[in-house]
Amino acid sequence: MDLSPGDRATDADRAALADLLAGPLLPAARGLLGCQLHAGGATVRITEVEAYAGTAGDPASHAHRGRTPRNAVMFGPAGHVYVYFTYGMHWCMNVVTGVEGEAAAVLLRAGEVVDGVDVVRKRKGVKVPDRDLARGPARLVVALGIGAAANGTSVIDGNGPLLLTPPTRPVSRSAISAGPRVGVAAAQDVPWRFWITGDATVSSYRRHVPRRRAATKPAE
DNA sequence: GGGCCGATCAAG
DNA sequence: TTGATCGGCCCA
Repeated sequence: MDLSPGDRATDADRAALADLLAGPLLPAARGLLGCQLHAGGATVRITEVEAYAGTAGDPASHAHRGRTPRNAVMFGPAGHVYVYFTYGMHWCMNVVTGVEGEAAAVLLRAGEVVDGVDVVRKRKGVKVPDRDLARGPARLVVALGIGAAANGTSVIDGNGPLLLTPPTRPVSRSAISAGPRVGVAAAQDVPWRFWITGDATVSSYRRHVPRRRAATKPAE
């Protein structure tokens, strides 16, 4: 009775999403808002993303210094997932966009769990408010029950652990806000973080704070 | 081989 | 506000 992930998307859905993700970075990023991601028995509606321009002069991108074993997936085809480990404990996920070799990608920063709340809660613990279940990039990954094994798989073809489907209700351009990316040291003036205005599941903005070596730092 | 810092989160 | 915790990447 359960639909396999691949059965939830029509061919038209797949074509439209493939088109969106293969296109220019910023429209792809905005277009991902409101889309639904199915995995691990849960469905998350994407509410917040960040765009990274790959090698094309974006110093904040993991691909900025060129291809390495870690970021290799970013250089591959659009619609595949780049999953990386950070801070010694967290996994985050990106959807690759644009043309092969460009290494552009969209970080999924937050979402609303619209199905499988009980399953997610089992993974996360009981005390977590609904709105926080996928609020923040690392928590979103946990909510979907994915990890390193998802790296390099497609969110479109239905063969991997993740499946992306279009918004049930389109998100209009006027309902989208933009601002600086969270926690990135470089290019703080680039407003490539996009979110659905007013949505409760959008993660809170934190500016990048440089590490302090000494106990006290000169005032600035 | 050493050291630094990171697309984070949760507790105090 | 701060600590946890470790892999990637730069530099020596």
